[in-house]
This record gives sequence, C-alpha cells and structure tokens, in this order.
Amino acid sequence: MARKTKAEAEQTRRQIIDAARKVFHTLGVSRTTLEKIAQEAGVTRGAVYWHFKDKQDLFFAVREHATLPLVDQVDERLLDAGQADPLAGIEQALLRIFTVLEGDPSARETFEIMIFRCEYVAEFTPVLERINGSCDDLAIKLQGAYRRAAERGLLRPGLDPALVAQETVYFLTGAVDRWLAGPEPARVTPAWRALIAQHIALRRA
Amino acid sequence: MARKTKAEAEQTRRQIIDAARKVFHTLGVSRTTLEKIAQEAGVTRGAVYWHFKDKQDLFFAVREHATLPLVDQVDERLLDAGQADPLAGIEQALLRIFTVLEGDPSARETFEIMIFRCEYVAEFTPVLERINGSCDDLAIKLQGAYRRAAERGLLRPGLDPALVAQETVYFLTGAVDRWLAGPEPARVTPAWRALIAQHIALRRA
DNA sequence: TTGGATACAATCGTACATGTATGTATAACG
DNA sequence: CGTTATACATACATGTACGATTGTATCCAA
Repeated sequence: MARKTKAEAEQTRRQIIDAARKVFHTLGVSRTTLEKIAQEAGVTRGAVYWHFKDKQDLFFAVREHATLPLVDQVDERLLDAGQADPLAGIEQALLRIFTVLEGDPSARETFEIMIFRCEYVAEFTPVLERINGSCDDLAIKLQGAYRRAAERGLLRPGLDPALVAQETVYFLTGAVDRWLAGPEPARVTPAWRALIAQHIALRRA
Repeated sequence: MARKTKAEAEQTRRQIIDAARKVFHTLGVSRTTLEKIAQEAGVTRGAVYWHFKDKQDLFFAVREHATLPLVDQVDERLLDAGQADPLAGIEQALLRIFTVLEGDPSARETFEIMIFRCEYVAEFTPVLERINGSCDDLAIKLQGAYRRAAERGLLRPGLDPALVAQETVYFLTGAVDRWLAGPEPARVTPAWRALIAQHIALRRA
C-alpha cells in the first residue's frame, strides 16, 4: 500500500472512528475486535494500529467525538436563558438534549455505547469518573439557574436550589437512561414534552 | 474427586454464584473467565460447567439471586402503606431501596454489575428488556398509589398520576445510577433523605 | 448390595484476539 | 531531486478462553 495524503489519512482516521462506533454499538466494546473495525472501515488492522494505540484509545476517540458538542450546547442554552426566565431556560436545555439525541443517530449510538455497551472496570474507570464530573458540573450550573430563579421570585418558596438541582440531574440521568433503553429509537412525543414541562412546573412559584 | 451429598452440591452451587458475583464485579462480565470464577469458588471449571450451562446462565443466576427480594420489598411497602398516606408510602419505598443497597453489599454489587459491568448486546438483551418491564411495572404501581393519593386530596391539584409516576421512576433510576456510580459505597445521609423527601413534598397538595 | 446416576476433576484440541515486527510505495520536505 | 518520514498492508508469535471429552469416586435407590 502506498502512502496517502495528509487529508486522506485524516479521512481514514474518521472512517475508523465511525466504524468503531458502529461495531461498538452492535457487538459491545469487549466483543469488538480491531479486525472487525478494520473490515467495517475498509482497511486492515495495521491502519487501526497506526492511528490508535489500542482499543481503549479508539474508545476514547469515539467518546470525544460526539459528547462534547452536546454538553456545550446545554451550557449555552442555560447561560443565554439566564436573563429572562431561568426555569424556562432549564426546560429548554433539558428538551434540547432529547431532540439532539432524536435527530443525531451517531450521538445516540455513542450514548448507548457509554451506558449499555461498556463495562466500566480497570482502564475504563476514568470514563466513569469523568461522567461523574460532568454530572457534578451540570448540577452546579443548574443550581446557579435555580438560584437566579429564586432571586426573581420564580422558584417555589421553601426550595433549596442545590437540592432541586440535584433532583433535576437525577431526573435527567434516569430519563436519558430509559429513553435509550427501548429497543427502537425513542421520539420526542408530546407526552415526553409534558413530562419535562411538569418537572419544571412543579418547581415554579 | 468423589461425588458429594445433595446438600454439599447445593452449597458449592451457591459458592460458585457468590464467586461469580465477586469476579463479575471486579473484572466485568466479559473479562470474567469461568476459570477465575472456579478459582475464587475453590473448585475447577468442571464444577462450574456441571452446575451452569455457560457464563450467561451463571449471570442470570447471579441476577435472580439478589434483585427479586429487593423488588418484592418495594411492592410490600407500597401496598401496605396504601391505606393511610400513599405519598408517605412511596417515600418509604424509595428510601428503603437505598437503605437496602447500603446495608446489603451483595445486592449493591449485583446492581453495579447490571448497570456498569455488563454489555447489553446479543444474548444479554433479554436482561435489558426485563429491566424495562420492571420499570414499567413500578410505574404502574406508583401510578396507582398517586391516584389513591389524588382521591384523598393529598396530591397537588392538576397533576396527572401517570405523569408523576413516570417522573418518579426516572428520578429513582437516575438516583440509583448516581448512587452506585461513586468510587466508594454511598451512604444514606440526611441530605439524601431530604432529597427524597423533597421529591414527594413537591407532589403533595 | 449393586448398578446406575451424580458431582465433580483433569486433560485436550481449537479458535481467536492481541501486539509486534517487517515490508513498501509514496508524499512531503529541504 | 534525493532523502526521509509517513501511511498503511502483511505476516508472525504468543497467550488464553472455550467446549468437549474422559476419568472417577461416591451417593442413592431398588
């Protein structure tokens, strides 16, 4: 095989990542062999080992590829909705997560891999710790939004911003989990919107 | 090796299940070899293959061993608290789940295996479907309790029993998930009790 | 008491998955 | 325009998990 252009090499790298996501999703991380990923990508194991150290390295690459934009979008929504109605901002942010998961199959696949197709043990425990960190960050962001809502009298009196933020994180975690657990891809139905709306409405003054 | 008594055989079977739970928990399901389980149990692979068809069969046995009592206890609590204050019954039921997880290490290990140390693909997908079924059953039970609360004017007006039940399921799912995600075993702190209390208080009239 | 049936232990062959080492043609660079 | 690093493909050696088979000592039942 001849040497490729830098651009071509970068493309094969992305092909490998896409193939890895697909095979991880269908076979699970542990049963996925680099040989199968290579076949799916139309290359040989040599190419995979050239671009990535081992399977773990590839797994991290798949993760970095899809989750970062989703988390960033949540933060934006939360921040720019801070001035008018923080609670509405939170509701929009929650809803947006599911609309993204509905519209972006690769993002949904990545999430399903992380939740249902990976065993968090040994060298994969750092991923779990990072997820923990993301949840803590989200809790802090939500706490700030709830506090701003409280300052404007929008939050139901007697509620602790920190506590309601924690509960929202748990609600979101469980909802995403159950959203992805179904056999066929879930959809953002009116009932689902009502569920999120109710979660916020319960906290509104 | 000589033949054992029926009682002795049953004991080795339990030893194998306990060993499997331990090794599953530390290595993850896929990296667990029947040889390691056998060593942990103090027997050979021959004994494991005698009592169980394969690793999947053993996995199911581990699951059946610990989750059934926990689910049953939840149902009992929900039912016998139905007469006086259904909302208090739900709160007790939720709290009980975490106290059980705190006090029963084997139950916590089993839950951690199911959530973080297993890849739900191919022959393991039935387990995921069964978890879905359990969540749906719980949602129905909760819906009944919320409806009884509504009939007695204890539920906040304007709330749909089905919707609040769904949200409680998601809250519980996420809370259990995050409860188990931490590096060291979590504890039922006053803050945790306050969180559950808040979840119910938000729904009380 | 005696012939299975039981409850394992020990052994074997097979099948892969991994990592590495090597080959090689070409793009990039000075 | 020659050299060198690149971007892979190919081949090889190693380890290891699995399933099946076989052996065997004992319990249980008739």
